[in-house]
Amino acid sequence: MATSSDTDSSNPKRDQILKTGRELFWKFGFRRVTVEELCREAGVSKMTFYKYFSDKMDLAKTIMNDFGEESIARYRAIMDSDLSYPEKVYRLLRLKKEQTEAMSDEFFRDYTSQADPEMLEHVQEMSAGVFQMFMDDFSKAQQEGDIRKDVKVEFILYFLNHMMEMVQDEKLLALYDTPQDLAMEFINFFFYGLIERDRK
Amino acid sequence: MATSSDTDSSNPKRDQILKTGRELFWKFGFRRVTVEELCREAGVSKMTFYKYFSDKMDLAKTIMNDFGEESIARYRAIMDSDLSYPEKVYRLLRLKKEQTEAMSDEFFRDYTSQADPEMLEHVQEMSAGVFQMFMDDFSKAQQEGDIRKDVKVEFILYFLNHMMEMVQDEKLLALYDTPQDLAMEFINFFFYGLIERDRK
DNA sequence: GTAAGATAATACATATTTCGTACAATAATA
DNA sequence: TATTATTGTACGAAATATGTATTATCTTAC
Repeated sequence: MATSSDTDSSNPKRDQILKTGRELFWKFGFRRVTVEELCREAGVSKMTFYKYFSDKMDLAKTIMNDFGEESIARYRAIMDSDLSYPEKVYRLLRLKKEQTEAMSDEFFRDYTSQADPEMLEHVQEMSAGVFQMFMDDFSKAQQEGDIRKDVKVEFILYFLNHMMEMVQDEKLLALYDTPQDLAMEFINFFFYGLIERDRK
Repeated sequence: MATSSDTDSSNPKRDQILKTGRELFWKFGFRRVTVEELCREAGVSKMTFYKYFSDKMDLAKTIMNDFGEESIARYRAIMDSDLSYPEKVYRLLRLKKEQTEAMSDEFFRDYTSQADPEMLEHVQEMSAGVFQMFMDDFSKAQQEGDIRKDVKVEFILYFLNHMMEMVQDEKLLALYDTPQDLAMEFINFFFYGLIERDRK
């Protein structure tokens, strides 16, 4: 797993390439962005690019990796905090929204279709890791009485995954004065249908 | 000006190509989209594509042209309606927002950098036409007392062009509970700072 | 059913783009 | 000043896109 992200000795040029790569890949996907264009946007010569990254895919791997690690860190930061469980879930939602907005489907699709098997495996390992963390946190929350004992974890995952889509559903939105109202409706539903009854 | 938009005999395949072209060009710009990919997405063979359009640029021209004509038609529909002047301006704003959201900068940049001079001229003529219409409508509104006599048309144009950016300004947004509040603030400012005093 | 026209699938030669590297010139740095 | 990092340009090789030709398949009106 020798991607260029291992050595993070802050390097302005390399950082600039990473930053530009994120922006362009996020926006247009992997295959639609050329190395030349990326260098132009980053204000960096092609030689410098190939100095820090072996090729375009290497950059993509680094970006994916950084993104994954950052996501995990932020997830852990929320779950390990002293916040109430409802507040934690709320922040997870915001985190998810922020991230799915940032990362384009395009990039992920291009990436998974062109990355080598080794790296795909790594991404899947990270995903599996997050899933396991979520499961553990969920069990803990059940044991501590934050969540009803008879709720399936799959249901929660499904609900979280779809909540952001639902709150953007046109027909639903039409029923509320503002998008915020609908979001609030969902969050209330989520908690007051879920939280242990004898809790405040 | 023999683009393929002249003959609009409804043709499902051709329409499908136009629709897909709009989607992909809007999203990724002109040069990032290939004919092959476009055909794939439209569910159409390459032969069919080249039957209806001489090449990719021809499709882009048609899309641009349709977009321009549709914009002009919608502008006229608003201005020629019996709505109050404030209501007209409000609808123009919404129209502008809708359209700038739909049309990506990418497409416009790619287009203007690669389209032939003849077509560029055509786009500019359309723009000029809209500008002239706006000027005429503005004069009319001044004569009819909807707008103060001492306001420069350039100011209005500038203000309208920047209003949508301003209502999305982070720092401004931070001052209001909801984005809607800020938008309302702007619209109120626009009208009550502009409308003839002796009008209701 | 069948003939005619439209569309798809495939293959292909050509043109264009992109990639990755080499090398000389320039800027930054210690 | 010596050294290192970076740029700009050029370039061949590889990959990709273009536009056309051909043949097969699908529609549909008769």
